[in-house]
Amino acid sequence: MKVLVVDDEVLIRDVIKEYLYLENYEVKEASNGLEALDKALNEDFDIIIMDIMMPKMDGYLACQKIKEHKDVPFIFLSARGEEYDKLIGFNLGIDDYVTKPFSPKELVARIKAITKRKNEPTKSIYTFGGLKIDDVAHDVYIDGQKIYLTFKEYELLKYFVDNKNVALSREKLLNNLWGYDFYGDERTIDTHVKTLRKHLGKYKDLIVTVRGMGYKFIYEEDN
Amino acid sequence: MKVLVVDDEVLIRDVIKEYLYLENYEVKEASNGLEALDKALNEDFDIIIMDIMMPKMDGYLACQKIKEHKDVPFIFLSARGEEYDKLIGFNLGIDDYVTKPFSPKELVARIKAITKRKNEPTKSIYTFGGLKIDDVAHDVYIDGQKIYLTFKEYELLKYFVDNKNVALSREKLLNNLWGYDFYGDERTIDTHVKTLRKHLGKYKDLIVTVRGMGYKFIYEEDN
DNA sequence: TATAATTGTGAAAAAGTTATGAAAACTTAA
DNA sequence: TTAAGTTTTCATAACTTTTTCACAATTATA
Repeated sequence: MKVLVVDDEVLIRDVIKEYLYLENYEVKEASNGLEALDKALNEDFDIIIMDIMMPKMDGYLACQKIKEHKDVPFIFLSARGEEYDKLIGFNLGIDDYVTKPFSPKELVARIKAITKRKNEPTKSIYTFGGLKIDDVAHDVYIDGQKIYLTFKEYELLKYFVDNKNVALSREKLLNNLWGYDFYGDERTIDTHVKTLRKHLGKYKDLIVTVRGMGYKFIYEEDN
Repeated sequence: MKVLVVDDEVLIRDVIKEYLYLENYEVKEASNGLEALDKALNEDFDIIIMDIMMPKMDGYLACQKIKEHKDVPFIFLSARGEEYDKLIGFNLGIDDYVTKPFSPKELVARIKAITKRKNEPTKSIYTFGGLKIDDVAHDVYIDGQKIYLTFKEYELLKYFVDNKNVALSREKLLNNLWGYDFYGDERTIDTHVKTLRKHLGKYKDLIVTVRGMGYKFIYEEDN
């Protein structure tokens, strides 16, 4: 769990930091909106705690800018009263807000409530053009169509994509996928590559033969 | 969603009431602690919003009395500042507190946060097409017809649906459902899957075999 | 171009995994 | 304690995957 704490008062940051450490959160700091924006775009945080009144860039704007790029929950710290309406008016999609002076315990409780709610869906999906791999489900799709791979074929494909653009020798594949105690024929790899390619259909050329060496999964990001 | 609003100032009650109506809450009122106690014991509320300073019986005492009988979340309204410490000191187990003068929007946001949070774990009916699971009652229905599962079968099914579209290894199932100290046969899973499938009748294909790995509950939402 | 080396392929054999039925072991309530 | 129900083990049948292997096709080299 990684938290970004944004406030221009170092004392406030320290208090929050201390309490969050106790709960095993990893804490990063920023002292104004501009700095927060920079950090939030370069790192993934599970939640951002942000003051409103800050030099250089205030909380409203920083939140807005960050939300343009990242879907991260926010808790705002504000001095009091009418500022809440302003927040609501900005329609920033904030998750909670706490008035100063606040109880650190209360803040931590709210952080917990939000981060807990968030954590549920676990998905790990790799995409290479029309080839999609859902590792949690152990499913592979080509152009949205599910294909059925055997266990070894799946393992092989997974190893290839985890090592994309790397030439892998038969020996290396054997050692990593079959284990060091496999004393069978190296050509067994060829057969699996054959069946995997057949299953990949029009994407079979993603696996290229590296003559005298082994095979390689090639994929160029097009960003 | 039913809310009890307790405050001796009718103006305050009216403002809160109005905002809550907009959000489709059902609102009841009380003008002092004694009245609140009476209503809270005779009706079930999803949340109680209560002022501290009131004639006849103050908020602290009323809350205490109500909590003796009902487990209902509270949000306190307080005049300002140091009273928060007093609330904490009373150890009343309140869920939130808002200082006057407050923004009605803020109050509504907090009510929502708490009632939503509360409501999630209560969610106990899971539906997957014609398969329905009532987790509180431990009942399972297929096409409206109740089926009778053994305890282990139910646990297994529940774990599957809690991890839908996730390939689960036998080891993982064993660790999570039987405990880490189970040293029995892994194939015992197969037998339970077999009987569970039999009970699921035409929905037995929701549990698919992931060869070389384990099993998986598949279900695609169709929104 | 001929030759050697390497990879692709289809099919059969071998090995491995899962489904199933039945029995044993265990629990629980009467 | 019995009896009924549940859970676990286990052997075997049914099925799928993995491996081997011979030969065809391709590529590199002299």
